[in-house]
Amino acid sequence: MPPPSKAAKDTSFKETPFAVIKAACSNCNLRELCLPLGLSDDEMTRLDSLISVRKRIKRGDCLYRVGEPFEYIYAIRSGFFKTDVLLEDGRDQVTGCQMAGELLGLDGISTERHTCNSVALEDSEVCHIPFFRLESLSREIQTLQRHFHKIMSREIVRDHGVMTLLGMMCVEERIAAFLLNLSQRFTARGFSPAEFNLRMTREEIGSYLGLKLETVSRAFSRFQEEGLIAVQQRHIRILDIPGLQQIMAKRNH
Amino acid sequence: MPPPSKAAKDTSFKETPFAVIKAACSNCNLRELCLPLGLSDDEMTRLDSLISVRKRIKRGDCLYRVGEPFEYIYAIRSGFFKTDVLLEDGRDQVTGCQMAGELLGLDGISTERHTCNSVALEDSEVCHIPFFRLESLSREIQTLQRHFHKIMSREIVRDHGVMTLLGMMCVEERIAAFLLNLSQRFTARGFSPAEFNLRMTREEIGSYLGLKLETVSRAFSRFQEEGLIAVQQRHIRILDIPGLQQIMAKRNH
DNA sequence: ACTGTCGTTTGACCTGAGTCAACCCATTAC
DNA sequence: GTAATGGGTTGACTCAGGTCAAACGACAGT
Repeated sequence: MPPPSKAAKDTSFKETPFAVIKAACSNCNLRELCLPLGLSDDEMTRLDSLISVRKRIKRGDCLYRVGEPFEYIYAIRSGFFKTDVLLEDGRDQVTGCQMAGELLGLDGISTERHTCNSVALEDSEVCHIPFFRLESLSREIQTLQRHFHKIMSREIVRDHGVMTLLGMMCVEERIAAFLLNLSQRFTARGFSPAEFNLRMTREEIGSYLGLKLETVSRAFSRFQEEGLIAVQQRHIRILDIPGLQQIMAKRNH
Repeated sequence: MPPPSKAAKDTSFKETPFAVIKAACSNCNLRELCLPLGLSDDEMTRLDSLISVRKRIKRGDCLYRVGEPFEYIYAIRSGFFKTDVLLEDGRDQVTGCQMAGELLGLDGISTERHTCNSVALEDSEVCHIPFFRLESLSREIQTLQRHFHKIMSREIVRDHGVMTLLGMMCVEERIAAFLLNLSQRFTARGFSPAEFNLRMTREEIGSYLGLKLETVSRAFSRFQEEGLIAVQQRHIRILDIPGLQQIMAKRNH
């Protein structure tokens, strides 16, 4: 049971101890990656009091869709998501992939409607953070405000990275950048930097990187031949991290 | 002279009436596009008190560069900017172009260092907004906080749009999207939707849209032949807005 | 008016990634 | 077990956009 908090309102009188997952930043092992970074115990308890719901999302289900009214931002407790935008003609662009400890829904703040779809790539759990209450609280807790701003800014910087990738990198560079980026993020979460599961199909990876699935598949095969990686379906083992880094560094032509 | 305000500190005792441009949101004709949107007179005066400097930047000069410590965000008073990222090998990607009333520097919040270069495409004027004081003030003024969050989120949404463009649009679609986007932003500033000056070279446009300058040039020529636009150097007249919109709508293959 | 510079246009050719199609392999349903 | 389904791989061919090269036009300095 979560510890009682002076700030917690009893909005959940119908809850029973085991019917609902009570979210609590204070005992979440992602707190150093996620929103509560740098908060004192007391401040974290106040943040806890906002986050009334933690929900399970099944693989393939949407957390939110384009056009839906914006109310929450979401912290990924566990699992893996992608965001995408669809054009009328059926083409779609994966605009991001998010893992545990990252926030979803920031796109909705601007117009108070979501501007992309967020799809779970595996069974996942997300904490619902009522945005307008988060704003209030971040008016009171400077550390929280600062960190939230940093998270938004980081998202902008990340997007610039993807733009660079899409705008001027060739197939090999895109795939290398993608793998290294995942590797790094898995490392930050205490997983192996060299061995992980791509949660996306070749088609989704392609859509994210501005490539067709066949091109992604060929690139994986080539990297495998060259001894850079070992692929088996979505399971990837990176055999030569410096090798991948070199692909990005040297412009060979 | 700016009106006296209970919140305004006298940090400017050495000023003379005409030696320094005193920035003042309250009498700026961009206030409905820019940061102060929605503020009361009193609140706007408090925002004014932060913005001590307005500076001129000459065409071609940098407002900030990659790696420089982050301290201010900048509001464009007049003029036109681009942001870009350089790779070691000399390739560069234009990650955005900004016009009057838009904010620059949001990328720096994340690591407290700038992550891109910001270059004036014409002689420009920018207001310097000390970011950490802006954060303080937005803890006091809810409207300001909300609007600042919306601006950051809008940037994220805009970036997603560029990703879509780079990831899955063909030359014609990219150029049409680019022109329509400019047209719309000029309209919002009270200029003609149909006639304006591209401030960028073909190369810069190409870099922004993930194309080579020759490709941009050819696309302009084709659009001109088809009667969609009239180009003369960087001066553009859009002759057929619906025509351009159709290019984006219909996927012809 | 003359020269140099820098951006732009246009043509001819090339190539990297897309397209299309066949086939393979895993997983699930029966 | 067998069949069906949905990824994934691989090959042959195509083509959109890049590359290279030449020429042109606009503007600044003399």
